[in-house]
Amino acid sequence: MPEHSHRDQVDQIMDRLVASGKRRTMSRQAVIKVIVDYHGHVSADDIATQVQKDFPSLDVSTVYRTLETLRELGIVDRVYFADGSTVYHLSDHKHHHLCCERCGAVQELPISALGNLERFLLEEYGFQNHQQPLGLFGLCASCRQASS
Amino acid sequence: MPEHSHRDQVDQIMDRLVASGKRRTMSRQAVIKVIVDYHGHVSADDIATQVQKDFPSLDVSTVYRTLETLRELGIVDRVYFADGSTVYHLSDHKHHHLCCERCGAVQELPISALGNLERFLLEEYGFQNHQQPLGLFGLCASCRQASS
DNA sequence: TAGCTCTTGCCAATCGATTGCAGCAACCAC
DNA sequence: GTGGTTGCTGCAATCGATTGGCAAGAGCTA
Repeated sequence: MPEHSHRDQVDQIMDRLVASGKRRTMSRQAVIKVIVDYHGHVSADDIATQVQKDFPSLDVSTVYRTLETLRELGIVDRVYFADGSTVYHLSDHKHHHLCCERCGAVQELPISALGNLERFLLEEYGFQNHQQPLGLFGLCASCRQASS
Repeated sequence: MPEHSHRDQVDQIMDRLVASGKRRTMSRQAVIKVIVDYHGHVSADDIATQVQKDFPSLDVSTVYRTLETLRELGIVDRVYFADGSTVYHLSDHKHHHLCCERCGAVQELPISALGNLERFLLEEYGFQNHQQPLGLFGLCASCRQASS
């Protein structure tokens, strides 16, 4: 994905912040840029490390506060993985994660892919599952072949 | 479930500990009793609070160390829920959890119930999912009816 | 520009979880 | 039993992740 479209996306998000009464700051811009650039999922610490290459004085607490603001506005989601780690990603890029325990690769899975699961839970258990991103752990295709 | 069968189960687990070279102690007995009594899932803090009613001096660190021992022996599983909390339960009672965000009720779901999901991931993505207990969040049947 | 208020950097506090250590207790051998 | 070895435990310190307080600084409006 070309760089300028990322920039556009960052600007769009900044505009949404401003529209909701927040201020346009360098710190927020930098944090959002990292989230957009990674495209997938990042930890708060990943963001801090990355941002501090350009803004060494930017504190982790600012990262957390920005993430909280973005979460309140529904711009990013926080996901707790099944291995205990916590990651963030853009809400409009909602997806499940297939995490390989051996090589660490993370494959994305569209939320819609588990539509059958939603229906099953609703019909059999009356349970309306939230479309919350899941972090599923196991063996990816290549590691599975390599181990067999 | 009658109390004496819980006692039996606690004794069985203690026997397994002893058989693997561990010592038979009151602390471990008490921690195991809580896990068995709850039948479902408990947090480390739940266990500590419960155990300390009988053994006020028993420390959380002992709870964690006991849980770690039980985990090494494959007697209990640790599960990270999608809301970030961590719970433990007996391995022979492995199951998914349907957690209601409104009333807090937790419904159990047999691991086998998601067999289709496993197959789907394997066939479509080549991903071999571990049968890891999931904590799914949403609305339970009664809260869903009440809100409609 | 003045001035209000939100943000931020810095730092301490918190929270869940873990670890080092010294004393105690379980188990084994006699 | 009794003594000795070694594992367990309580306590306090620690660690990583996250949050809160506060004063200085920066963004926005008039």
